[in-house]
Amino acid sequence: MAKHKTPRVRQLEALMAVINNGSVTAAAADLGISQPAASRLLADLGKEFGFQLFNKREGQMVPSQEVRLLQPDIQRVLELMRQISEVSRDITNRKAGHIRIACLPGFATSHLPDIVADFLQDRPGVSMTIEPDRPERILEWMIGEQFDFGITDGFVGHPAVDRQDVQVRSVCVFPDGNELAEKSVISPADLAGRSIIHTRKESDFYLQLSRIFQDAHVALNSRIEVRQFTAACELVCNGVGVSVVSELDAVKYAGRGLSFRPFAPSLPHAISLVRPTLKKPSLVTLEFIEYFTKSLQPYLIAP
Amino acid sequence: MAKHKTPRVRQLEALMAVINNGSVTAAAADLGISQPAASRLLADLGKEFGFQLFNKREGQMVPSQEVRLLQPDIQRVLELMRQISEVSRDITNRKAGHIRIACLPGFATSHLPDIVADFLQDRPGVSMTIEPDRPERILEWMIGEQFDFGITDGFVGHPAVDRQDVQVRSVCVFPDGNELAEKSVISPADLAGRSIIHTRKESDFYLQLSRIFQDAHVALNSRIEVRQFTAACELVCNGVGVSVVSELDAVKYAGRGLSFRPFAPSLPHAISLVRPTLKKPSLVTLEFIEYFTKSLQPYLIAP
DNA sequence: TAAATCGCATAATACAATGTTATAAATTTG
DNA sequence: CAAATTTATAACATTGTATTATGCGATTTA
Repeated sequence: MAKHKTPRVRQLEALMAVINNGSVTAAAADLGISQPAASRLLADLGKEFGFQLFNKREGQMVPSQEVRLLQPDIQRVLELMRQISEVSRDITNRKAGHIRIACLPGFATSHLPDIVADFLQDRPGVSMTIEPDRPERILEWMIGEQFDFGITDGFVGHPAVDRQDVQVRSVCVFPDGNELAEKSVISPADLAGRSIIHTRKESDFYLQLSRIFQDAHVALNSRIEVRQFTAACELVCNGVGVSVVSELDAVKYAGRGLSFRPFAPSLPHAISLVRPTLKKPSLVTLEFIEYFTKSLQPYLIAP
Repeated sequence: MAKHKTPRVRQLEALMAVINNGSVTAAAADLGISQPAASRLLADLGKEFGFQLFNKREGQMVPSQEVRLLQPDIQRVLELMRQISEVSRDITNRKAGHIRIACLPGFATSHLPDIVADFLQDRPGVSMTIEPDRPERILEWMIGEQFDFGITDGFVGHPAVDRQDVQVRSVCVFPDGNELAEKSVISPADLAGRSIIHTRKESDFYLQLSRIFQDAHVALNSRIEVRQFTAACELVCNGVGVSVVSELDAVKYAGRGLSFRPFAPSLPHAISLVRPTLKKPSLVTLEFIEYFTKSLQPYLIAP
């Protein structure tokens, strides 16, 4: 069997340069090398190919028919090579890559989109997958390494998953114009008798909330049970009642028919930021996680 | 501006080899080089790219997300490089290329297609353009170097066109079963009184034919005037008359309702095989011309 | 036509890329 | 933990890619 010696890219570059410039001298200048260097690249390539590359005609180097046959392929190779180095450069500049994020449905519609939009602003090469689902599913995905980053809550821990917990402040939300706006801080007593919209009774957040009301000897007037803070906010906007939600969601609705005030005693909304332990994260992923964590800072309960 | 240092193909080959084989050692074996050599190619590439290429995991080299992003492009580059060297090899083996042929309409439908089919049989990489037209147009095309090879007649010569003239035997064609079949050679006298189908009265071939009849003191009973020998043959098949045509065309119709016998005195059908003088022909073109010329041998008047 | 000019090819040579073997370091496996 | 396997590093040979100097052939110019 004959040796499959592929030509070198440099030779192909020289070839295309001559085709485009019409002379070896001009091609050499174009490539930024000396004329003999180009001359030799061509001589070598011609020898390896086994046929004439150019026909001299009235001072012009005219590509032979054989070369013309190969020209499209050669052009594509050079383009691809250029693209590869370009993309690799973008990657190191954290400007390209793909990040797969799994999150709770609430996040997919409130805080996360804003942050993602900001992040992608000056990273045109970066793409993302955002997949909202239940916490158990998110855990599975992390273990299976199908996602790079997860935002969940009520997380119990797993050896294959790195976690970082943050505690977001909770606030009391009420319709614009409600007399609660006169208070600077809202306590359970202030909500006595009011219709309260809250998360699922099994949720950790609701358990904490009801305990606080219990400790304050105030009856929790449960009106509507929702799955997400955003749904609660929507309902509050519609005047159905008041609620205690994560400040992250509250700020999104402020100015859209809803006001909020701090809620005391402190009721932390615990979020876990998770990552597959074994999977080495890409540079963009790390950068995004850092970016996202920073975006949460203003809403965190000081440790 | 940053340096546009494209990676080297060898590095990309090593990268793909590791991806495909799961280990550097196996990749090195695959590439037919030592393990340290492969190791270094990867180290260099990683340094040039500026990011981790692989993550070790339970003995397996798992490509990083960044690499996966580049992988399709890299694969295409390597495929194209392989293809380029393959095609170049085919070219030197005269197994690839493109040939543009201009010919008289008669040739496009009779002798040429058979030869072309044979020629292309074991040259899958070769493609052809066959353009039939009038002799003047063929001359133009040769001068303009828009075609590689031409088959024409009544050619007057031109400095920019190489010619090679051949003289094909002419034969008398008549319908199967005609009593002319009893003769082994046909002369003008045998055709006295018969309807004769012939080419245009201005054509060189007709002029020769009528001169022969004149010299033999036989009246040429002109019945139908056609432009091509093939048309004459068709008419003969239909019993409209007899004709004197190039043997090339006669053999195509033999067994399709028509027989033929040599015609005497000798009436050469002069064909010119032409080529642009200045244009350097490709290797396949030269080979085809030789192939075609050889195919005419059995029909030529011995010189 | 001789000389000058232009463009390409070749020669001698420097340095970087790419391969080799030998060997150390790290990791997986029994 | 030791043995085996795999990867990384070091020292060095070979080849590829550039350099400058120079020769050769074709077209231009005097």
